[in-house]
Amino acid sequence: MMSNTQAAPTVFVVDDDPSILQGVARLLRASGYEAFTFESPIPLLEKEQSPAPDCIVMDVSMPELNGLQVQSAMTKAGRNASIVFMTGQSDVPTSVRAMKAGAVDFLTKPFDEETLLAAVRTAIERGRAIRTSQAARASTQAKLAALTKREREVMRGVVAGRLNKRIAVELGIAEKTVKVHRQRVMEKMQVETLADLVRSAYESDLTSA
Amino acid sequence: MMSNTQAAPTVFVVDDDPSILQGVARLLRASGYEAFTFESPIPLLEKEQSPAPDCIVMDVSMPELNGLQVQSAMTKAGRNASIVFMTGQSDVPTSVRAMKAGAVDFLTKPFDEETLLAAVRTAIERGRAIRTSQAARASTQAKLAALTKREREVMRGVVAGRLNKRIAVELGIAEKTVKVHRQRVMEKMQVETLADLVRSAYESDLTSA
DNA sequence: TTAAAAATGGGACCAAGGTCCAATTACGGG
DNA sequence: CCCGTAATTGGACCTTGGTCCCATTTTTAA
Repeated sequence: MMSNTQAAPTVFVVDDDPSILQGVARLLRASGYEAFTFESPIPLLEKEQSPAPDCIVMDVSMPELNGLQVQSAMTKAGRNASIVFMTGQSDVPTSVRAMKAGAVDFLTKPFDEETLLAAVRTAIERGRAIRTSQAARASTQAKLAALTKREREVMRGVVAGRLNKRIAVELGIAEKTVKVHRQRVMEKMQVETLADLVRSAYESDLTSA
Repeated sequence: MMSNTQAAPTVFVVDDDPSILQGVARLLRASGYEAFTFESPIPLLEKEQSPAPDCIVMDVSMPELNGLQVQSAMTKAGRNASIVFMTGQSDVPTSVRAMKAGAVDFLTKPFDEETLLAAVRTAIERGRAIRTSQAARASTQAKLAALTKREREVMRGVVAGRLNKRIAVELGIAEKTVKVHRQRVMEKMQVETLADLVRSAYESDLTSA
């Protein structure tokens, strides 16, 4: 599970200036990345592309939509990409806003190639890590949603470490019934051991919910 | 446990310009914070003050040591404070570096009062959250350190959800012995249930270590 | 070298969780 | 009114973990 041929990381390059766009793309390809170029950010916001990039390298100031707007739009859409901004003449407030919104880096032109590559490397690492844990959480959430109300109540008790007996009292049902629910919870959550169930619950939000 | 009289949050204000220093401090006090003023960052770096602040509001450019240096020094010393930077004439690279290093905000003068207060509020929230989880982790780590090597090995197996029987085989010892170690682990980790033990292990690094 | 700590194990026994059989009740749609 | 799903419960039985009392060997630190 989760093993593939470790394909080259995908990077989207977005800049309204064709020369920079191509230049950056060329550099990235030479460094072993799969680079896609966009002269406008609009296509990025339309629908879900199947291949979400591992990183986006984007100019801040673009005619139709500036980089920050693209960033916030993607965030709002739940598509959280690792973004490295590039900018010609920039101001501090803009860079701060970008960083607060989760940008990986904010490079002021001119910057040397190694600086860009380092930022991209960081972005890819972060992006992959986030996407991985996010996928795990989504998976757990989906399983959790498949539980019936009663099963969720029982699971809460189990994860809290309470004995079947006590859970039964708290829910006003027989201990036997708790056992049945408990077993079904294990099945539906696709875990073999209690330890795994606790981990699952922990990486979602059952504890607080 | 963990209930106190929710004292006023403590804020350290650091600026070599006395007028700004006092002005900011006055504003913070008027907003209900406990503000301490520092004309030099040096005292902040000496030894561990008992009362770590909930937030530090600091100028970037100061004669002896600039704000970023103070930030990195504190980080290196393990004293991770929530820092809000202020700056007169600033450049983008500096702000980006500060944000990447974990600053909560980076305000360019002049800024209005509400902006500063909002940043401080955010910083305090973040600082408290971080310090809380950090304290929990440290506590768990300490307990973990009190385990013997064998106990740690057994704990690893238990947390991984393996049966005593199997743990015994893997360690080449009798199941009875595993039980003994397991019991001692529960005592030393100060948990009552397996669920709690798994949580403890999870919030430290036993899983990977 | 000697005392303390750690690791090892045996036997007995109980309680809790897991499993396999089966069945009844309640509810919302067709 | 019938059907499927969810919720409920019983009984028998086994496995596993937890607990008590006990003892030996090895390691470690004073």
